[in-house]
Amino acid sequence: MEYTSLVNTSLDLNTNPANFLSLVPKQEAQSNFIELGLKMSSVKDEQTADALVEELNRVNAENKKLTEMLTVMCENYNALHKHLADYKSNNPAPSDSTNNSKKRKPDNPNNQIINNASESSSSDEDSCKKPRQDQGIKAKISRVCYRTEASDTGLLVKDGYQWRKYGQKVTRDNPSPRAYFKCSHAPSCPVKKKVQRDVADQSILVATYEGEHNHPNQSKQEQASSGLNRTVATATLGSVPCSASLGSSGPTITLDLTTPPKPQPNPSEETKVVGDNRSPEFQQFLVDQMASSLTKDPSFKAALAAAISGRMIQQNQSQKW
DNA sequence: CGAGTTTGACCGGCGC
DNA sequence: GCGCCGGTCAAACTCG
Repeated sequence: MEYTSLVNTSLDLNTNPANFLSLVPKQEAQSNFIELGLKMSSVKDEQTADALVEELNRVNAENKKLTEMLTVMCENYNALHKHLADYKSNNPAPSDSTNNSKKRKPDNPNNQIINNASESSSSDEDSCKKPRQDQGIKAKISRVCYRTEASDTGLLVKDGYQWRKYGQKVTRDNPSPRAYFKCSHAPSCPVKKKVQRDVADQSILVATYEGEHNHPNQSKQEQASSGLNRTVATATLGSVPCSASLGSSGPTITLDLTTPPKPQPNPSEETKVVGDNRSPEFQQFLVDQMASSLTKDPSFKAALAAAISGRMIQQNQSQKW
């Protein structure tokens, strides 16, 4: 479905990073920074210093401009998100146009709602769930995304329950292996969990829970203090894609357009989509995410270091004079 | 030694 | 009917 015909997508946050680059004169700024850094190495005469001051002022102005653009981008995103939500509420039937893989047809009427969700999700195979599982029991399926350290290659998700791994498989549409877990806290607990890294962002673990726990969560607090950052996006299978993360490679800004961390819900409950994306907390969260992404950019850090060192040299020289 | 993990084999549904 | 594929089993292995 073509949302662009209904909402203003000029911001184009995710689909085409190149557009964003063209929107923001980032490369120009970068080259200025680099140029600035090179010049810094030969700060000898006053003329150069004056030129650098001028350059710094210009870069500062550019920085302000970028900040304003960032703010505008956040506002546009919120508007876009609202449009999308409105559109989805008006058109509840999902479109399957993006799902071209040879997925099996949903054959379990009990999972109809869930299947709607999984069809809109990116890579998982929930719609292939075999009906040989107890047909009478409606297995609740929910999906939770976790962000992990990029270096973390494990598939362990601390969610407060005890899990026993009973299998691992590499699936067709995702090079990352999928791990299968059963709840081992209570022998009679029917809950299963599948954990797989997101095909687009390997730092995101996607955990799919099937069924409901028939025992209390053992250690939510342990989970709260674990190294995993509860990310952003929890979603009911079937509404919007579970993670709204706008991750992209390269020197572009990576946004996690999702919710701020919140208390861990019981995995047996359907997790709901995000709260109020327009709240001040969410805005702050977005800004934090953007700042975090910028600081992870080596070229940005190099440019920033050059600018800071330049400023320091300038100050030192002005003090001598 | 018991509990948990790994991993190849097997099962069953689905598309062709 | 055959092959593909996701899901599960279970023996071997690891670890505390």
